[in-house]
Amino acid sequence: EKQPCMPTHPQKPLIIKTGVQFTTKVRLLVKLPEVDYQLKVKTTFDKDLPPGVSRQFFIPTNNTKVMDIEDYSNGCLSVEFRHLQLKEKKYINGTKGSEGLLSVTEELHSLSFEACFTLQGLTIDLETCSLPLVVISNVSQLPGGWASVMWYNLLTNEPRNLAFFGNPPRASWSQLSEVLSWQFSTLASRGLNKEQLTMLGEKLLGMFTLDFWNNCTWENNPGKPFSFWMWLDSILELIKKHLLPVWNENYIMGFVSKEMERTLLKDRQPGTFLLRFSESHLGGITFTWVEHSDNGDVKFNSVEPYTKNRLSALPFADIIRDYKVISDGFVPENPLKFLYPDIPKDEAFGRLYNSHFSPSLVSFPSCPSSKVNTSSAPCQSPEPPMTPGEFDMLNEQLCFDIDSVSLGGLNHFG
Amino acid sequence: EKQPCMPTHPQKPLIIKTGVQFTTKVRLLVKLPEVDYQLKVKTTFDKDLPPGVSRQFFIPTNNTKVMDIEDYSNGCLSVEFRHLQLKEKKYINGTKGSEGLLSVTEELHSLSFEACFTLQGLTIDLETCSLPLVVISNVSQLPGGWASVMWYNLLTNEPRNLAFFGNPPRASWSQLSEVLSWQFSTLASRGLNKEQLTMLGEKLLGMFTLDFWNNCTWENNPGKPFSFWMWLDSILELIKKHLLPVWNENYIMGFVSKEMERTLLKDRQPGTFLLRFSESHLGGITFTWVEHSDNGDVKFNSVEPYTKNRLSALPFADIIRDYKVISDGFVPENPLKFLYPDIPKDEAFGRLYNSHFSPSLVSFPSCPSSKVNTSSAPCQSPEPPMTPGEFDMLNEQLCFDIDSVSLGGLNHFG
DNA sequence: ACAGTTTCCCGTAAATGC
DNA sequence: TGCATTTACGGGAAACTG
Repeated sequence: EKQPCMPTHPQKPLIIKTGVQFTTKVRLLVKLPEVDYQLKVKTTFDKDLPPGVSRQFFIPTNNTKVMDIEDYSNGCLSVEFRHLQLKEKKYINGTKGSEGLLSVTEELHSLSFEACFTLQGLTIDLETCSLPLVVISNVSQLPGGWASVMWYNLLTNEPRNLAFFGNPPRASWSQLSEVLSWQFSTLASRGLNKEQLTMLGEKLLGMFTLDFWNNCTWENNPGKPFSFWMWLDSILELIKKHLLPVWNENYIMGFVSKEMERTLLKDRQPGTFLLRFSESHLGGITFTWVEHSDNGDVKFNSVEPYTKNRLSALPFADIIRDYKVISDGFVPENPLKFLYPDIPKDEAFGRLYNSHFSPSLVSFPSCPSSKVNTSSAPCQSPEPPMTPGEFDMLNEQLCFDIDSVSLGGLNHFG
Repeated sequence: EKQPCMPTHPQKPLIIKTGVQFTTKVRLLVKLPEVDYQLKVKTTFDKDLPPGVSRQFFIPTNNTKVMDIEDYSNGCLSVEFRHLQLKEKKYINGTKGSEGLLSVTEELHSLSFEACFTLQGLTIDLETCSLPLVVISNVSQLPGGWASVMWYNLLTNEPRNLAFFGNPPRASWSQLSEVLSWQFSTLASRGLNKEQLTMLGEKLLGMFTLDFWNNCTWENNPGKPFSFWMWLDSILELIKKHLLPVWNENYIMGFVSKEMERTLLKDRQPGTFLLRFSESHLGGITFTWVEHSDNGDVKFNSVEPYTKNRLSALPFADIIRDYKVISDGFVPENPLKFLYPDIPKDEAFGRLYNSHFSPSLVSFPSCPSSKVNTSSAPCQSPEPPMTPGEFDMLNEQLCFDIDSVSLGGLNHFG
């Protein structure tokens, strides 16, 4: 039987969207001497909220269930809650927790589990709770929420510090760069290489106003600002849906700045191009190529970024193959000759072309769906407190273990 | 203040989707001598269902409201119910109304309004109800539901014959053709011309199995059957979103059969092409052109149908302009020369081209959004029982008028 | 197993609230 | 008023159900 992860968003645990069902599971780690009585577990959302939290949620459906012996494992007791849903409790004390200091994606919540049983005349209360959770109401808040989850688990060992974002610690670049790379490695067969990380770091520091840990807004884009995390997520989505083969071949430089781009291209053969993500549009990829004018001047050209809409009409490799400009003579010509530094275009992309003719140009061939390598990503070297490997476990299934040793206490993964 | 139509689907009144809010309004047609007391109106869904209806719905929210003097009109009383929603009442008598004879989109429902007041010591009950309504749970049922609504209002004058589809009458071709054309005219500046209607009629009779009034399934497509109404709606949607300029110019022949297509094209100049909708794919448009081989044989070529995805990446007129095939010589050439019968391509489409260069081919120009003519459509000549003009009224606002003359009786539009 | 029907939920857009 | 957040719902797909 399929066991869905806690939230339905794959790859993004610990984020719950209101009105969307989620699943959770508790397991009793020790075997009880007698299991012939029913052990009820009650799950409560936002049981003990610290002051200053402005929203409180609850689970409107039945939240009590009896533990059962796990069918596949070592016979320990467990219970899985399915089809849980969150609703907001309006007006907790008077009128909302007024402190609008934190954004909703920085507000941390928790899911508590309680069980009570008597063993040899002794009444024992068990209680445990989840790692901090972020509650959102729209997928547009997913990038911010995910940033919070990563930040928390990257920077603290505390099992339940719901006030974490009241004074969030800064991450070192080595910590930050590892999660950045790890995110790419979870969806493709490779993460970020050293050059990409350096360029991304420069972009992060140079182009975004890092006025707060996740409040980095894009400076050059005052009209429609977006945070660094939104921008990064839009790129991850674009890779996942439309650029996997090209990304896996390491053909996307990605995070190069416009200045660096010129430096790299200016001494290259005419027709040398590189691929990078758009800075001004969310989820866009573009290419820049170098040309030499007759008088010897170096010229750089870029295309309008390709977004998911255009890429779903024509795969990116085919766009590169078919791209044409009308030159002074009237014969359209493809200006893209060499992928930086000097790989002939067809040598690089030949295997990635889908139809020999573009489907928008010719009728006969129907376009076969591209074969995508979805083999699971190798983990980066782990680094405390939370490593990518631990995150993988989180992704696989979110389990909250009740440890009978720490009676009434809290414990988390381990 | 904006006054939303009954369902939120624009252009498709009398269809309600479960879980989606709708609005309705009742108006008292006569002025009462004394209006200084509160006149409450209660609205009930599926109040008196005939036997054999398998689903029954109700409005879970507050369904009683006080009438008020209309602000803009002649001072008559009216009340508008907003944010109404439908839920299914499970198991009406025992286990569901077992007769699975009708599909959900053929099952008719109604919304009743009741009011009671005393006038000079006389207690007066008012009651009226809506025209038959179709209740759906997913937009995928919209085409079938809309077909039912059209069929009912086209073929009967009865205000509330909820058993209509137990034995639905057949429509004459003149009746059917008029609603077909009218649907096109509501979204564009023109409906169907005589040739298009004839071709559509032939297609309807020849290509679909007309085993029941709306159960026409596509014969050549056994794998994924779709009804005539789904097919037609997919075309209407495609025109509305992507083909308006081309459609308004009358450049889309549309419903020509493949045989007729060859007959029309074979004696034309090489490079003559025509535009028609796909028969095998929902919401697709394609073009066919004629070529002469060296040995004098006539050859016909068609493209894979363009669907909304590809059309949203590149407007259709630009596709026609930029379409190329790799001929035996390696220079790509556009085989489209003359729009049938003999209009030079650029003469026909020149004004409809958006960017001089295709945005997928060249970087510099950003593609301006196409200017679309959305002027309201002129009505076709009305024909009883329901005319397009009446439908326009329906669209504008669905009103159920309580007529104080027919006490306790039913009446409908008029 | 299967087809008709409903539910689920992402992603965009609009509405709401502060 | 502007921004943050929630609600609405179309559309594709999965789940349900007789």
